[in-house]
Amino acid sequence: MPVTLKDIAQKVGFSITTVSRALAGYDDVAESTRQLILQTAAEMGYHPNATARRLRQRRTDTIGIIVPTSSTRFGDPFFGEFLAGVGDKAVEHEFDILVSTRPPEAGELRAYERMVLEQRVDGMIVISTRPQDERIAYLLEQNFPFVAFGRSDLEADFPYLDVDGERGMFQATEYLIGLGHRRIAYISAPFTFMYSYQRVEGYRNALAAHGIPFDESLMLAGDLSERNGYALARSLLTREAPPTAIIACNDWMASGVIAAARDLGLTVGRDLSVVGFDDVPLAQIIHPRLTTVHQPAYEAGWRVCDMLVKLLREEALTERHVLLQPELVVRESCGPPPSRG
Amino acid sequence: MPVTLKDIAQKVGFSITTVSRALAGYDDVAESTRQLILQTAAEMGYHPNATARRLRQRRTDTIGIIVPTSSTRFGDPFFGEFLAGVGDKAVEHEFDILVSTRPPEAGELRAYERMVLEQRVDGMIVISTRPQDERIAYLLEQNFPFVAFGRSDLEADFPYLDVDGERGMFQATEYLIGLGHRRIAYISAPFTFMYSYQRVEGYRNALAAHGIPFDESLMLAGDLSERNGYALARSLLTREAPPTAIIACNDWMASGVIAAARDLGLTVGRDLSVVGFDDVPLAQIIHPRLTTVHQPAYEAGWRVCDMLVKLLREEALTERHVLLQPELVVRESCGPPPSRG
DNA sequence: GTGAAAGCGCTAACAG
DNA sequence: CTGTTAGCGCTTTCAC
Repeated sequence: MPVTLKDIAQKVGFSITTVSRALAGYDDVAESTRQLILQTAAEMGYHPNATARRLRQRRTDTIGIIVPTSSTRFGDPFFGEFLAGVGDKAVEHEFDILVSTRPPEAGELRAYERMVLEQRVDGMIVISTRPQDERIAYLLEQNFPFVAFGRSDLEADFPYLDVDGERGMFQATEYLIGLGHRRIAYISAPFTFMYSYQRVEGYRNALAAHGIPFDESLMLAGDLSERNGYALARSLLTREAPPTAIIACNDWMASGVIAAARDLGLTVGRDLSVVGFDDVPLAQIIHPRLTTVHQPAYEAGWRVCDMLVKLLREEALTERHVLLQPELVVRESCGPPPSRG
Repeated sequence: MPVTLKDIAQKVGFSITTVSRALAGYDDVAESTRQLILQTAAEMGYHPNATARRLRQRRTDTIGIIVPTSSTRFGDPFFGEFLAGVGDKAVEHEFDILVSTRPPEAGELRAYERMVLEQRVDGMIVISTRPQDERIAYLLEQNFPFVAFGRSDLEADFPYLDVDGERGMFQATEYLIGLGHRRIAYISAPFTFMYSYQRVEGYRNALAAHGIPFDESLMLAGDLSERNGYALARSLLTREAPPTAIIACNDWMASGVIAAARDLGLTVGRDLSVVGFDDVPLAQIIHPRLTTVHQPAYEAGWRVCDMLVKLLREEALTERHVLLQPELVVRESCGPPPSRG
């Protein structure tokens, strides 16, 4: 049986109230009393019961996050990094992190309801945002505190942090254009994710900025898997007029592209240029090492957590909308387009 | 303000007790009363307050897990998979998962104390077990329910699930021996982890079983990183009598070995055989595709969670010690040793 | 300085 | 069948 305030009170001969106040550090307790209580509490091994405290304070000091396990996005190292960032910041603020996976059947809103309606957490982190994100709409409607990692196209305003995917893809595309490429294919992420739209925008804007007409046939929608990257690359590279460069929306698909090129006898970096997105550890390991757009996953995680904690503490949230700048990491998977002939 | 039992009681004109019982499905409530209460509760949007319930039931229905973010092991897809398994099983049992990262300074025992002493969780999952694991010793001493993923060499008995690393490495080694290899190097994981000992045992046993003397110079301790795998492989391969095969304790180091071999002009699968461990997605992506020992991470996760839930529910824990069998996945990174000359 | 009392929202023993 | 009472462990008025 854990030691309670009552136990201490009994032992020292003061009331529960006084014990509570002494332990909480109030200054209206006699110094001698305080000393006695502090020492006794330590001796008895007292630790406050978190649940009782929560009930009383009407606050859980807990942040909820729901991870879609079935999606391609889990098991993705990007996620682990993000979560590590969230967790480290939470520890710092003495917040707990409640992680739930999306229940397979009922749809993920049930998981949100559980956290929100049953008051298991004080605030939520929403990840992998979607165009008309029903989770965000729900939290907004419930007037429940949250910070999203990623934007949405709901009219309503809400606090978010995002990585500027448009800018990232703009840079990647411009880099290839600068190398001399004109036929640049683009393998998108599924358009269920908000970031897909932003990234493709960056690609199109870069083409436009350099007077290269957008060629619809060079744009394919992928599913983020290596397999799919392989298949799509193969279809692109066996065309009559294949692209000289391929941009993939994540590193996994990019690695599939590289494998496809290799199987077709092409040398990546010479016969074909490939760019990825994310900069997961894999990018440095495959051969040739992948030029890709680095997403600061860990930083994104702790920042989102920090924003939410500030929001919950009603400190001034200096920025409701944060856009982190990704960075193009040039490695060895690109080069000038092969000369004709 | 969320709806409480009191609100419903007021509205329907029954006592809080009756409302509680009707909602809980007790059969000592008049059918008409029950109907009224159920309907009213639904209309008012009642959802029980989890914290109040926990305080009263003296049970949190929450499982804690502490992840060392700094260690090489996070960001590792193996972990994501494991966590997904834990999470999915927890959802099924209606348990919550409290995830904490290890606080950087104080040592991780603080994180355990927070969960245990402040009664935030009913049970814990311990991962990445160590030889004399102080976390396990602590939980044992506190008599706190937990299940470990991995064994330890404490004398005390405790419930665990582990993947049979010895068997896995035995198979891997035997496979290489079968191909004709005799000079098989072994790059270990750090000996802070319990599994390192078990795996190396498998390697040594396989050598012994086939009458190959153990050569200490062929055994190196690695740090699990790709970089380190590269460096160690380089040192092995530039010796006078280099090994014809290298086993690495995880896929990351194995990929480093492959990179080193490539840089030395060796063709992996022909001039050098390489085997990894884990079978993370990377293993299928690198070139040549990596022969490795598959660890069932997702299964391990849900099984551990299931064991713990059973333990907490005091159902008969059919097995306190589970050993999952890993499987050697043969791909393209091995072949017979090159003929002398 | 200290204590009594109230109450967070819920469940359960017991009485009627 | 239903209500009263008690209490989980804690914090916070409000008296004295």
